[in-house]
Amino acid sequence: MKKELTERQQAIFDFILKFKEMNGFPPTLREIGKNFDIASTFGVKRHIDALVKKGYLNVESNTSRGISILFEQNSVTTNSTLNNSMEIPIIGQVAAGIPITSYENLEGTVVIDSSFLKRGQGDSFALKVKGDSMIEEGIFENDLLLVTPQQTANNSDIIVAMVDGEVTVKTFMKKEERIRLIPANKNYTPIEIKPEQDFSIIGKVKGVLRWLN
Amino acid sequence: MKKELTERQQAIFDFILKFKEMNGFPPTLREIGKNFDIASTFGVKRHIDALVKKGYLNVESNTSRGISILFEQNSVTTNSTLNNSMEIPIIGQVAAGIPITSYENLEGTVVIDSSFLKRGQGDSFALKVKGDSMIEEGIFENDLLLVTPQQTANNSDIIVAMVDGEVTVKTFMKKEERIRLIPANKNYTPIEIKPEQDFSIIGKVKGVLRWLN
DNA sequence: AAAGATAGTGAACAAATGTGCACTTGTCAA
DNA sequence: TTGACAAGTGCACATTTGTTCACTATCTTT
Repeated sequence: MKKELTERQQAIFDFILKFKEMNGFPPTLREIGKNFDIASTFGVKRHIDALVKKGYLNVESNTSRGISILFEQNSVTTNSTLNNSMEIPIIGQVAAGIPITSYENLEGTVVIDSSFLKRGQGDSFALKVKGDSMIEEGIFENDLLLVTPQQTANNSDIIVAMVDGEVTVKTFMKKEERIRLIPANKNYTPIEIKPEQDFSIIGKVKGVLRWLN
Repeated sequence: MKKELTERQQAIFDFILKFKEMNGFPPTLREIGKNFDIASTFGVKRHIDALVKKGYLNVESNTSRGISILFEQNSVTTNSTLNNSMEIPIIGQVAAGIPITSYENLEGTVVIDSSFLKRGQGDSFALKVKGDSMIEEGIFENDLLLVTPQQTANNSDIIVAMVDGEVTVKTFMKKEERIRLIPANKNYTPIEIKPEQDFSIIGKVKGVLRWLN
């Protein structure tokens, strides 16, 4: 029943899923077009029509944002449905400049127990770990970090920070205005933030998830 | 922080949830108004504004159907949705003799993403880690291990095993009928299972969860 | 070469939709 | 009584958004 999609159709279908996930409502034709550099809404509409014809989408005529998803490879839901769990986006690659919650980076979602993130931290997200600079803290490559956005941190918090456009996970240390980011791996040396450097705290790591096997 | 809603606001909030559930996209002001016999969109808008101010909704300005849900208390939503999560019991202390899944040991439950445990491993459970024998594998004290019950294991699987009535987590190694349980901590030595010992494999570790803070 | 599918442009238009204002009604407490 | 507050009306207005048409450009297949 699952008819084949062209590359373009698949990309657009994926975009719609991600958009809904991020915003809670579907995109307009122009928003889709903007993302794919398609100037004409008609070009977009024909892709949508194709997806409807192939059974992936449903569209309410003459209705703004009237797209609903029929074919659920992975279930897309509202932010949180069960009382004791929440679904948060997984961020993969993070490029400089692009806001971290942009769907450029979105890799999917993961459901976590809400005791990980208390009290309406609905804008939290999960970050996939690259590198091994924190292994002595039990954070390995490809682990998933649960991050709550915040701009400040306390000493020895494990934080996600942006340094000169690069995202890094380190232990935060501040002594008399000297900020240091300390890795948990003997092979790495602490980073000292100089005043002229572009530095900002993205959030604090609240939890770690790891799949084995 | 959960501010009180008026009866009307509550009803409208519920309607928005239900509408999204049914249609896949949020309602417009006029659609809400129609449902409640409110002729003026402005009347509806003020309810929405109130819900935003109280932290239940988020609204994208000048955007059709720009409503997204922030606060999900328990309400009308039928959760026909989240089939991508499951709730499993947490085992705390494990005493000899008592079956491990006995309610004696139960400490609560945790919701996890079902991608941790594929295919009907519904009898899986979570085990709270005692001791530091696996820290080099990134498993720390008080971490939660996701365990799928099984009686056999492959080499270098991380398993939960019962040795002489004691529960232990180690890496499994078997060479020519010699079974060894290898810790991931230089301060511990591998355990060699002798034939006369009471030994059984409880399950295999499929994932690790850790709370920070 | 011709046909067909896929992809895109640019413009025009109608319908859907959010915003803002002045005014009304009913309730409840000071 | 007065005042505050929730709730609603009617209307005008500006945007946003879906729909449609004619035309162009690549491909692949016949």
